[in-house]
Amino acid sequence: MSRGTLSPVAEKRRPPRLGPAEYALLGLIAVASRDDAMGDRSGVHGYDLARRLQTGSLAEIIRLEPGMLYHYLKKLDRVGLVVTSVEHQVSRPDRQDHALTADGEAALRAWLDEPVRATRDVRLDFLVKLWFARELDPVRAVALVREQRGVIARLLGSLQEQRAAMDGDDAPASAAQAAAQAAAQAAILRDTLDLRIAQTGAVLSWLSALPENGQTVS
Amino acid sequence: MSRGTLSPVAEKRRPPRLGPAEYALLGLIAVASRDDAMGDRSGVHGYDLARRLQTGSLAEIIRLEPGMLYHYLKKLDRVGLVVTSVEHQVSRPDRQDHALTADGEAALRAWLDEPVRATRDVRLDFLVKLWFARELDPVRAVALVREQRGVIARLLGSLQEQRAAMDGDDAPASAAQAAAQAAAQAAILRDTLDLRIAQTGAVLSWLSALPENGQTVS
DNA sequence: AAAGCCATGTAAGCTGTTACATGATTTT
DNA sequence: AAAATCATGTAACAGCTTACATGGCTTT
Repeated sequence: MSRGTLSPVAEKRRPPRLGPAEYALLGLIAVASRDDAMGDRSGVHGYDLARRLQTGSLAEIIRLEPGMLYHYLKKLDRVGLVVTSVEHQVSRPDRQDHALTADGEAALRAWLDEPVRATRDVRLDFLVKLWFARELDPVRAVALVREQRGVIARLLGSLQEQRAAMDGDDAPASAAQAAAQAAAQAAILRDTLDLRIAQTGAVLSWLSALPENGQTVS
Repeated sequence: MSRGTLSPVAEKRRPPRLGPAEYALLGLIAVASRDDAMGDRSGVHGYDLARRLQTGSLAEIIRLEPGMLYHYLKKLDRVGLVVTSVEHQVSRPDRQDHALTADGEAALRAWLDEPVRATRDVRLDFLVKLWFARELDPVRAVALVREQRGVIARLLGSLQEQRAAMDGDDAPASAAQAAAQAAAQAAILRDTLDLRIAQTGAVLSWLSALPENGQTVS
């Protein structure tokens, strides 16, 4: 603790931002340790995580090849979100058992509590979050959906404001050719904005129709 | 035809797939050479392309740093879509003038004629295509929008079929806990599918409202 | 005897970002 | 004298994908 090039106080240089795949691993470790809470083992090993990823419905949402899986586990260990212990086995390769640290549990919980900011992150990030929220804490899942709806609704509002402003300052018809050029430029920008509005609106409708909002599933 | 690891006939090993940024460069070279068709110069240089990218509305759709721009120009030259000639200047750095080859023109035209396959490619690929189609060949832009609408409509139909089949084979209520597990798994898959349907539908509506479809812009 | 599972990785390659290097020349 | 323009790049790094390496064991 006393020496060296790395400051002894700041153990973690920067808290590195994790991607959805890494959070999914944290979540899967949590799920696994809940599943065999009465068992004797303390953690899960990579191969088991790979199996859980491939068989469950998670595989339809996020793909994770073994190469990346082991890479991420090492990284999570390096940044202190996971602890690893080697377990020797007879007539089988050694296993590396991974378990969440307190930091790891906190990181997982914080991630689950945080809605995503951009529409494009709904497809991967938010769906993975929702999967784990339903699995680990269904009550929390309801709040997550509500908060995500708020974020997307605000985003949609801001896009619609921009769109409205666009109609406002539209060309006062000056010189012919320069105005036509400018109009063509404005056209594609307006179309781009319209596309974003359409997609964001679709996501908002989808969020509103989710079972967490109290509909009966019939 | 008879020998060797690389056939001497097939000059191009594999036709490498180009990304939207690379096609945008091909398109910009075409636009530039159309703009100064009466000029004496045969091609465009990278710096000029960078300027055109940063000032026009294209910059709002696709971003391309100088580093990548020069990298792509070299690549396009390597695969024979572009020819490069050095032009010496007095009291200025040498320029490298780039012009489309016949292959380059064909590649650009083929790309402009081809709608994108996936919904997620609409946001970047299709918008860039549309920009160049409007710029280079507005008549062609109308056909492009129509074909893109067809592709997305078929995709939406297939997603809706899957969704309908999902309701069909829903659990005949066997053993309690296993069925609940399966139901939870099915739930997230259904939600994922619903999201894709919502987003695809939004893109289809947007395509239908595009000015190429003959609406008056008011 | 062959195939496949268990368990962990390495290696190579592509795509892309960010920041900086160069060196003369024109503008402020 | 300082700053910006012209014109072309390199270096470092980061993330992801694909394919393969290892080696003992169990099942067919």
